[in-house]
Amino acid sequence: MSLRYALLGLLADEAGSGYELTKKFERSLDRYAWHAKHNQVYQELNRLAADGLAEVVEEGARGRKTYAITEAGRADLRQWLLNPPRNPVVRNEFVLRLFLLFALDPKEARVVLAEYAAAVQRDLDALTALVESADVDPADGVLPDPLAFGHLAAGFGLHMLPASRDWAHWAIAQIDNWTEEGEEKSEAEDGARGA
Amino acid sequence: MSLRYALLGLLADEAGSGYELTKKFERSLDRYAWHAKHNQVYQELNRLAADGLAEVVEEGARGRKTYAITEAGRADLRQWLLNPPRNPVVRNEFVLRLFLLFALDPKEARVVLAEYAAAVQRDLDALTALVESADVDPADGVLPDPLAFGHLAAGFGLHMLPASRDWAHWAIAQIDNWTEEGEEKSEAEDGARGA
DNA sequence: AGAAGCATGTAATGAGTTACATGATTTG
DNA sequence: CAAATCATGTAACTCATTACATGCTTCT
Repeated sequence: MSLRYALLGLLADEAGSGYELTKKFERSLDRYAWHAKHNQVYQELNRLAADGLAEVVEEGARGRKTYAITEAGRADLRQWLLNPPRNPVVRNEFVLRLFLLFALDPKEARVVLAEYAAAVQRDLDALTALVESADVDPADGVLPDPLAFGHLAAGFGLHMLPASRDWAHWAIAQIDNWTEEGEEKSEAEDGARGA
Repeated sequence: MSLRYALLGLLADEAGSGYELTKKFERSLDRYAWHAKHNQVYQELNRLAADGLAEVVEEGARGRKTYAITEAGRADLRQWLLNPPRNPVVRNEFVLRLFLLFALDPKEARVVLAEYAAAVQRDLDALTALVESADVDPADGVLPDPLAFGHLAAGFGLHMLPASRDWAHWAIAQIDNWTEEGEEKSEAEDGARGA
């Protein structure tokens, strides 16, 4: 049911067509919260309309339909937000890969971790630039609504990305520390190799 | 295919029966990395055996079968670890809910965030206790293998949980700051209420 | 002997992916 | 007018969940 609520959430922010919602999904939810493809979005929008949680408010060129959330939809979304499922589904291929690194030898694991840290840093730089470009000076009294869609999510990224980068660096240090212990000798035989 | 690699990873750590692997899955991967139910585990083990990536090495009481990873399985796992899928799947009902909080009014969102922060803190306390009880003094020279299964994962939790707790507190502060701006008056009318 | 938990599975359904299909509009 | 991108969908398949089913072993 999560896809359903993800879409209701996007619709609660503003009405949109399947195409627009798919794009918004990719920009806002796809990376950290929920993943879905365009055809799944279209199908779920049909179901939401059939169940009275959303409705078509406009039909445009080449079959374009704009959906809006209904009162029933808002109520349903609100209930879901207030009553969390007790065993939320978590699937993360990134993290899975990182957790299974022990199956590689230390050198290989080190490379994977370094690449991961670099990718996270790139994401963080991009997000920082995005936030700065959109920011309102907090000193001028006209604070942006902190619940505005995207604001909490951006803050989430700004908190979590440095933590996962730091974890990767910590893991690399653990490995380096340990391999030195085990084989003090092999220091010289192997020059630096960039990734 | 992620479930397949999750199981190969667990088997790379040590051989086990479907039941044992299910339990290990729940303890180690379920919360942050990948989620699966027992029947899916059994089915995937059958497929792994059919594909020659795992093999039954022991049959015990009441149909119990112990599986071990094969060389082909190790090679397959290694390839997956070294060649990440470019668009890893991420699904997280927790995060989804948090991203959609804007659909609640500030007071309700605040409560959800406070409960979330408290739950994260409980997880962190439990993990800290677990790590301390299992820890070897790093000063005595006998460092544990940093790639030992669970070590990297535990470190991940120790890095990420504080960050997500801090994010929740930041989000609450944002909301408080903003609602004060908007309605300086309502300060007195509402006493403290514990969650 | 009965209850709790061990241990493995099947069947039906629902959610998600991949591949395919189609046509309109905008941009160069 | 050709290419890119907008825009929506269907069909077949695989992955995942829910509900059901079965029998063993250990503990009380």
